[in-house]
Amino acid sequence: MDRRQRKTREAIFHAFTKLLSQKDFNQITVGEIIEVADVGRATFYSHFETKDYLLKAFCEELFCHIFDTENDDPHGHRHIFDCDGSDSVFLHLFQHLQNNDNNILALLASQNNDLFLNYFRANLETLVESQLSLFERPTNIPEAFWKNHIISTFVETLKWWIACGMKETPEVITEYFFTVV
Amino acid sequence: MDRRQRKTREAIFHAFTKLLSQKDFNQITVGEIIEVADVGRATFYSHFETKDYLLKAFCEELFCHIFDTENDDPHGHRHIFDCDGSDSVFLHLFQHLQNNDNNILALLASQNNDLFLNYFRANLETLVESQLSLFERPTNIPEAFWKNHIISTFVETLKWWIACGMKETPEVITEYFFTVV
DNA sequence: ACACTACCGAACACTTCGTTCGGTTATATT
DNA sequence: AATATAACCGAACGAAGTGTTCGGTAGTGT
Repeated sequence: MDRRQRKTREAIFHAFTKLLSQKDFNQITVGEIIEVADVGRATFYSHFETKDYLLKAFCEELFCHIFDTENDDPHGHRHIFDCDGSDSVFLHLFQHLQNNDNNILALLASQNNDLFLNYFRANLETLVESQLSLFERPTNIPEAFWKNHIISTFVETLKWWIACGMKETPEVITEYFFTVV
Repeated sequence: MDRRQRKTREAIFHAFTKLLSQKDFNQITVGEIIEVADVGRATFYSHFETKDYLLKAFCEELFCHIFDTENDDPHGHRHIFDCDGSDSVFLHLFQHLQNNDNNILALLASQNNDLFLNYFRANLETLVESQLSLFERPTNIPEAFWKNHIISTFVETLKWWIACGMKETPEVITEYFFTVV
């Protein structure tokens, strides 16, 4: 990929991230993004069809990082699926999120973030499916409902944690999460 | 209140309801509302500061109906809090919602409805608080987290129900709800 | 009958969006 | 080093939506 393309794309992502930490997605205008990114208007639209597609591309890169199923992690992170015995991928996830990579917390806490939440839930789904055996499903409810409930509970737990200022440790939050599901 | 005011307000609410059944809140423009309501532009803005305030007023009337704590119900509904013994206010609520009064289901199912969901949750909070004794709180989690979890689970159960086409009866959904909390 | 006030509707300034186009500059290739 | 290519710039544009203003009209309550 052309170096200019890369630079432009990164500048836009960077500006987008910065703006997301300041205001809600819906309040951000394309004009602001290109101003902060210092990029021409036409250039922005040659990279992203609309602002929604920018969010989509942003989420894909973000979740690719967080939920990465590849093994070649250059940053020395333990892979999210590399959990030994009693360890939990959910604990890993809470720990990872606590670092607030790419201002993901701002996105989670903001209003009018349905689009983002949908992407987040879609990525969570794969994770939860692989961990379904951890949870004992009551026999009188369907599996689809059960899976949805686990995903919802994780997201709502995370939102509650953020809304309360993340005072609890990831370990405690993980305990809360497992207690209610 | 002036009859004209009442008529205008109702016309706007009615148009808003109709449009909500057709598209998401954010897709609806003021221009469409006043066209369907057959009302002048200035008139709309003399009633509602912005479209968001219209939603707010709309929600207040809607939830006042659903969560009404008054005793003088002219429609012959049993009051939502009038439950005998094993009966549940949550079952009542599911039943009530199934009737889709004022297209509340469209609002719940639509995207970008954070504003609406916030109002809905705020109203649910009072209800849940009055019913907290029904749920056995695990001792290792804080009450605030527990309450939030119950509210979230109710909302997510409702959303799942709607998303799946509401095939289950309110009784079954109520059973699902109580099973997971 | 009267004063009041809600309504109309056209026009306005303003913001944002997404596109177009001619000109400029960086990049990869030979 | 020369060249073709493709990305970038930036100004301008039309379209759509927002919220306001204002003079004129007509329904309402007393």
